[in-house]
Amino acid sequence: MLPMRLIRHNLEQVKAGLSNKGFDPLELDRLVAVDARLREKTVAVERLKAERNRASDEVARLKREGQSAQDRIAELGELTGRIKVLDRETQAMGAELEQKLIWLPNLPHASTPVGQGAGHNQVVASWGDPVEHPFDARDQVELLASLQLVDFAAGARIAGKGFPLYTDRGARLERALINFMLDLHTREHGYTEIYPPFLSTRRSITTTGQLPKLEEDMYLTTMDDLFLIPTAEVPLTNIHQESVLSEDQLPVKYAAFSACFRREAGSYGQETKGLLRVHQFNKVELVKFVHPDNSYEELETLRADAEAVLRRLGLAYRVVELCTGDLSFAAAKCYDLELHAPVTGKWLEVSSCSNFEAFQARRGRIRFRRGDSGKPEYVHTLNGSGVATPRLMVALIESCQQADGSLVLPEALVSYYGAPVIEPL
RNA sequence: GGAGAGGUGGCUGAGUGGUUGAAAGCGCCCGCCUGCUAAGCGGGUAUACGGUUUAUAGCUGUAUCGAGGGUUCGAAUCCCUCCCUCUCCGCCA
Repeated sequence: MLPMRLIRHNLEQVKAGLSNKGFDPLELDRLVAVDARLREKTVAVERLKAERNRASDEVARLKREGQSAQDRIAELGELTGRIKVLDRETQAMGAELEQKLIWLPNLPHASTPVGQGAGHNQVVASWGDPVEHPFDARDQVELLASLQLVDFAAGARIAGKGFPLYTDRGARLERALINFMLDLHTREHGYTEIYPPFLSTRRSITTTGQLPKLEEDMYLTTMDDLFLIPTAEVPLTNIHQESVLSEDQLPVKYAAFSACFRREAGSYGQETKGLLRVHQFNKVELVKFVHPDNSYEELETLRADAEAVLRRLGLAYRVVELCTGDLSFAAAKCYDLELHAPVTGKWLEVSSCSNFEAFQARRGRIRFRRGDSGKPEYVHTLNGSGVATPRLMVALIESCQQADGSLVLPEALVSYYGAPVIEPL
């Protein structure tokens, strides 16, 4: 959510920023018009209310002094009626304004490159050498099947296409990845471990910005009006919903494992092969609540924390800085980490590290107080995947496969998996 | 799911239709006093939005006692619905 005051006073800048994000700037004119009418009307109602309050005190005084207040009371009845009518009108206008505001995306940061879509994203860093197998290597689909790591048919029988069922060594490898990542972030990067609810209210999902825009991309339990979380960002960010943190506890850093649920409507073909795009997947998520003065430095360390996972596993990756047109609704700046999948032949997005500045904080009323005396201000929130497992597993198994069909695991995973090699069957 | 109790400012806690935005205490801030410390004395101490202003401060208006609605000239106070916490019961991995 952007503050109305900012829009009022810097209309042209806001228009420019939002249109870079693909938002229709004309909508802002409509918004400003509603705002102006609302304020005009509010002034009128509040004037009447002031009058009522004064007269009401007068009634109280007369009664205390034992005098008759019948005349004043009759007048007030009429005044109250007018206030009620106007109140309803301002309430309706207020709701209309709120609706419009909640649909406005965040402004991109000045450093975010301007561009219209994924084609304008910029590769800003890369690490490791992409693996080139000197033998006839198998792709993820073949490996998952031949080593019996995932039973897609069983998953589909249970829940439908896109719900992978990890079996035996695959299940163990999945758990090893999760534990490895959680330990790395909590022991070495200073994050506090959280195990959150996997369902979430409309309110909480509106804070993080997936609502109202992405309602149809999520699973909804209609009996309770709860959504299955598309990412642990939702519960983690809402831990401090409606609260005021103290300056010296910043930055607050949380890491959580969760399953994530996404309907992924409209996906098809190559995109959805194997583990590339699924409806339920596991992810370790990192969320930070930081001081607004240094949130961009915090974004860099967040990105480094996510990169550490990939480096520790020895997997080649690149860092992509998203352009304005590809930025998500709530983000001001975002880096994607993409792993190299040598056989599938693609760079696979396994992490997004974003700075939301005060956008989510405003929606969720997440604030802090500068020193003791200052007024509460909004914190900046950041989050990054650290990282999502399905594509990590794709890049990992394609990279570490041997000519004999076995997988030789990276050193960092051996103790978590309990063996250095996954042998062919 | 059923029954009961409760939800008031940073905290504890009074209040029960009208000078209550809210007593009192604690905490915190400023000042005074005092070899130091402690104590004591005086004053101050919520948030949001709007008007005024170039803007802030200031002044001023409105709203806010879990949330929403209702009764009333007037609601923290009465009524209804919902949410949350606690206790007991039921069900359950």
